[in-house]
This record gives sequence, structure tokens and C-alpha cells, in this order.
Amino acid sequence: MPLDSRTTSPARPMRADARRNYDRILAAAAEAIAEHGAEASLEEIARRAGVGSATLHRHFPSRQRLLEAVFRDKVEALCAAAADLAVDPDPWHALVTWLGAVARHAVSNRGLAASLMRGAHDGDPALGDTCHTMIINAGADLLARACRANAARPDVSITDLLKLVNAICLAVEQEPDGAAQADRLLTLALAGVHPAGESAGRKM
Amino acid sequence: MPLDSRTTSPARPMRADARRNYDRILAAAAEAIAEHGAEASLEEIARRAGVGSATLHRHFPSRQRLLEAVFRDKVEALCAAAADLAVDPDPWHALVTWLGAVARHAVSNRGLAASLMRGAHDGDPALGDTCHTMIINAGADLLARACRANAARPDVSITDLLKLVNAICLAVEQEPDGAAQADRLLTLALAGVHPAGESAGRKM
DNA sequence: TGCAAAACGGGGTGGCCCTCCATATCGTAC
DNA sequence: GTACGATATGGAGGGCCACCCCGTTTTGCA
Repeated sequence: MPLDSRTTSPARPMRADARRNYDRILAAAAEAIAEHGAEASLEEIARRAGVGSATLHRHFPSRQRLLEAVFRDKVEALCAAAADLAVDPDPWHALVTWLGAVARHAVSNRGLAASLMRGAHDGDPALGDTCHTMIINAGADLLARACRANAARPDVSITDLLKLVNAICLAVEQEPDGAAQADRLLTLALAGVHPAGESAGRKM
Repeated sequence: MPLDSRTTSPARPMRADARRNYDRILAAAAEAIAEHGAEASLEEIARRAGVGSATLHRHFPSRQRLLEAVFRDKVEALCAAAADLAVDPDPWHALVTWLGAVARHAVSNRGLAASLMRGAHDGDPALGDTCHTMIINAGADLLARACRANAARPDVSITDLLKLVNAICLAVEQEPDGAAQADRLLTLALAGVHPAGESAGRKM
């Protein structure tokens, strides 16, 4: 798993000490975020990692960057899950299952939802494959398949769906039974509020 | 409009200077929140109001309290709108219209959504009629009417709906075209993602 | 082994939230 | 009008934070 482009690209490899500190910070950040959420103190992360705060800021110029690095492997797992589901015989079921998985990850990794959402607009434009675009690409296939099977409305975009999922997770993030609530709300949103779902539901 | 219980209840009226500062802080907070969202600096609000930070903290022991005071009249407007819609001949339309209004308010008053959501659990329990419960009560009637008319699924609660609305607003809050996106997502969630909305949409 | 480039981190700056307490102001009783 | 207790004030200060500067150390290559 590439931790940083410079660790893999031959352009200019990281120095050994830099690499070591990078990894330490990442590990400390994962711990801290699990405990205190995405708002964890950067200074405490540096302290835990045994590096100066300047070193943390040099490796990760913004909190967003750090979150992306920490969550990258989790995001990759989601992308893999999407690939697996791409062969599910029921495209709608595949889509719904995957969105549920996204929601579960987002709820259990506090701050993932917010982090991914922010990535959409105020992240550095230079950063090509952020977690955000990775997830979008993974989901787009599932949605396209569902559309082709006429199982999803054609005017729905994957961005819409992911925003909905992230919105829900963001909202229930700090409730005790977040996972259950997220599941409930997501099901509700996907099914619609109308009892039989006839077209009246769309006239709004 | 009651600004503080002590301004109306005969128990112990506020002193004139206290009242003046209370109003100034409220006005400054409204300005600051409109500019910087609900995370606006409390110190800056105090500065704008021309009072010391201690005075702000005395009048509003928590940020939540301040937000509630600022948003109270807006919330009251929403409650009034709900009352008006309660006589709409089409209960589903009334419900949807009202939720749309809630969303519009939440988007245009950055932080309202988050503020109301937080009010649900970590607000002081002593605070009886928070904005949160005011809105819940207002919406419950509309939903009940829609249910009675078989226009909304009976297993949906007003809490679910409001959470959904707030989630959406929270998520699109800092996008440039927030209002449009919120509308889009809300419509989507209410209608469901399925094209015709047949029961498959609910099996998830 | 020598040395330039790369990386480091202590400490400073400025911001934030919140609290204490000496001081100023208000409302009332006379 | 004045005196006085209750009430309200706000500046100073503590603790925490993000972020940056720059003298020092480490690294890796020649």
C-alpha cells in the first residue's frame, strides 16, 4: 500500500528518517482519531508519535491530508468491496449493499464522512486521487449497472447518493446508536417516504 | 418575542444594563454567524457587541444556548408555517413543503442544522422548550396528518424526517450552491431512489 | 570521510474558550 | 437626592491549540 507518492515514485524517494516519522505519525493519528474523532488534537498526535509538531505539519500540510492518509486503506477496502459487488446478479441489491457498507465505515470511523465530504471542494486541486474520487469512481460503476437494469432512476448521480450517505453519517455520528440510526435513515431515504412510492412522491 | 425568560417572567426582571448587553450580544452573534457560520468565534462576537467575553459567557453559558437564542425567531417562523400548512387539503404536499422550508432555513442560516441536531442530546436537560422540541412538535402534526391520509409510511417518525433534512443541510452547508443541492437531495430522499418506487426499494 | 541537501523540533506567535475577582452600575428604600 | 446591597461588568490570566521560523542534526552520496 503506498503511504505517500514519494515512497513509491522513483522521482525522489523519502529519506529513511522521514519515512520512519511519516509512519509513526500515521499510526499515532489512527489511534487518536479512533479515540477522539477527526477533531483530535494535532499536537497530541505529534506527541504520541514522538515527533515535533513541525514535523507533522511538514508531512501533512492540512488536517485533511492527514485524514486522507489515515483513511486511505479503509477506502481501498470499500473500493474492493465495490469491485466484488459488481458481479452481483441483482444490481440494485449490490448498490444498496455497498452504500450500507460505506455508511458503516463512515459511522465507525468518526470523521470519515466529514473528511470525505470536505475533500470534494476545499482540498488541494493538485491532489489527484483523494479518497473522495476513489470512492466516487468505485460507486459510479455500481450505480451505472443499476441504472442499466432499470433499478435506479437515471437522474440520480453517484454524487447524490454518496452525499446522502455522508450526510446521514455526519448527522448521527455522535449519537450513541449511530450505526443503527444510519441504517434506518439510509433505508428510508433509498425507499422514499411514500407508502407505495407512486409518482406523487416525486412531485414534491 | 421573548428574548429570555427573565425578560418576561415576573420572577426577577433583568437589570436594564444586563438586558441591553444581552440584546447587543444577540445582534452581534446573528451577524457573525451569518458571516462565519455556527463556529464563529465567541470572542469576536463579544468584541463586536462591545462587551467583555465574560459577559457573553454569563448570558450564554454554552455556544448551544447562544445559537438557540439567535435562531429562536426563525424557528418560530417555521412553527407558524407548520400551523398554516396544517389546513392544506393535501397532507403530503403540506409535509413536503414544510420540510422544504425547514431545509431552506437551515441552509441559509449556516449552523442551524447542526445546532438543532446537537440540541437533541447534549443540551441541558433543564432547557424545556429548545428549538429542537419546538420544531419536532410542529412537524409531528403534519406527519400525523399525512399518515392518516395514507400519504406517508406509518413507520416513519418525524424525528427520522428531520434528521434526514438536517443531515442533508449539514452536508451541503458549505457548498456554493447549497440550497439547490439540499432541495435536490431532499426530493430524492423523499421520493426514493427506485424509478417507480415499487416495494423492492424497501427491502434494502 | 566530507559535505550539501534534507529533515528535524524547540520555541514563539497569535488565536481560542473559559474563569476569577476587583470594580462599576443599577434600583430601591428612605 | 442619597446611600447601600444586589447585580452586572470586563480585563487579566490560564490552558489549550494550530502553525511557522530557523538553528541544529541527520542522511546519503561522492
